Amino acid sequence: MSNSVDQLPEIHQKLCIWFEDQQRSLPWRETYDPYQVWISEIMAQQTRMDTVIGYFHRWMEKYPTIQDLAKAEEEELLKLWEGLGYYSRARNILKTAKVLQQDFGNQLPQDRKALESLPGIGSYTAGAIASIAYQQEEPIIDGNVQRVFSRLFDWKEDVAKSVSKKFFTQKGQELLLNGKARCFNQALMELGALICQPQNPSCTDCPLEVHCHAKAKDTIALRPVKAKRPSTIKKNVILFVIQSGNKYYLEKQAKGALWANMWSFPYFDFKQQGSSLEVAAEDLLREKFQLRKNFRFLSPFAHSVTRYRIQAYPLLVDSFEATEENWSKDFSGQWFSLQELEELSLPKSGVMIRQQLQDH
DNA sequence: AAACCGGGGGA
DNA sequence: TCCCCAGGTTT
Repeated sequence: MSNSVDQLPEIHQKLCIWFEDQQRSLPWRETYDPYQVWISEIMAQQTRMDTVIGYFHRWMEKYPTIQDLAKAEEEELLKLWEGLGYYSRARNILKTAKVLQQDFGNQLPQDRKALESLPGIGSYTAGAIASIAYQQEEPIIDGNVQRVFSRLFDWKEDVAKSVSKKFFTQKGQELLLNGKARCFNQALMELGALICQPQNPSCTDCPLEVHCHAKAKDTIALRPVKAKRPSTIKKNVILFVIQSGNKYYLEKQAKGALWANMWSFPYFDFKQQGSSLEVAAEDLLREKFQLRKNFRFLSPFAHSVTRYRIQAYPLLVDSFEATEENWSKDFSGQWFSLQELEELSLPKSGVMIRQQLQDH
């Protein structure tokens, strides 16, 4: 190593020392195998670390290598992913595994541009793999780094603007020195996660407190600057759990729909004005399935997806005498027994309902 | 109940 | 550059 630690800039040095001491113990930090780093980074998107850990262990047990992964069935992968959400992440992992097998000798490339060409790997994940797995001096900018830098340098521009990304990238690059990218980049993100949190950061525990411009100017609470988000949209949804014998009816959702590409019990928006839930349900059953059957209410539940706040009202539609032979064109989906449902990867709404059917 | 968090990808 | 994707946590 050409640079001894005490020649590195103070910020870099303090941060790396803090990280070595304070980092959370995580399974992929044992060996920093590129395959493990990749999977952990994808899982960690939109997901808390303590949730990721269990999924990560199950994943590596089932698919220890990229070769094993490339051979997997998509449905099998999705089942392992059930509950993590954003299921296109799992689909993209499989696509990338196949590309790696075809074109990269079952190895993740080291080159940032090559990494970015792979499905599901954008600039952040490419930088993470390059720096954390391969020790390349590539800066990475995620939400944590945006927040830490916005405060450290008291950056006043909206973090979404390109001038901000340029600034963060430049700072990230300047602070990276010989062979320490793995430690430094992780330290920045870990600091954001453990100390420099969005609300009420623990500045007294921060190794960079004396360097922090926002701290000095008392603008911590104002950083990072972000545009106001569009407000959320409330939705009421009726889900029909149509039962025939021991089978239940589900439909594979179209691209662009709620729970896109996933199996779901058929659902419909219901506008609360005017009609009661019961009347709305009767109307919908008749209109959509030519059904006039008795139903009973299952337990409603709340569900959030992106900007939607959904109140879900599942209804069990009993005694429907459809069979695989006689169901009408209104039934373009498939019928599953409870056991078959357990094998299926369902989005959160489906898991909530399946649980109720199992307990029933 | 409302506000916030957040990468990838395509328009 | 902006907006969507199809969840979850914090206040």
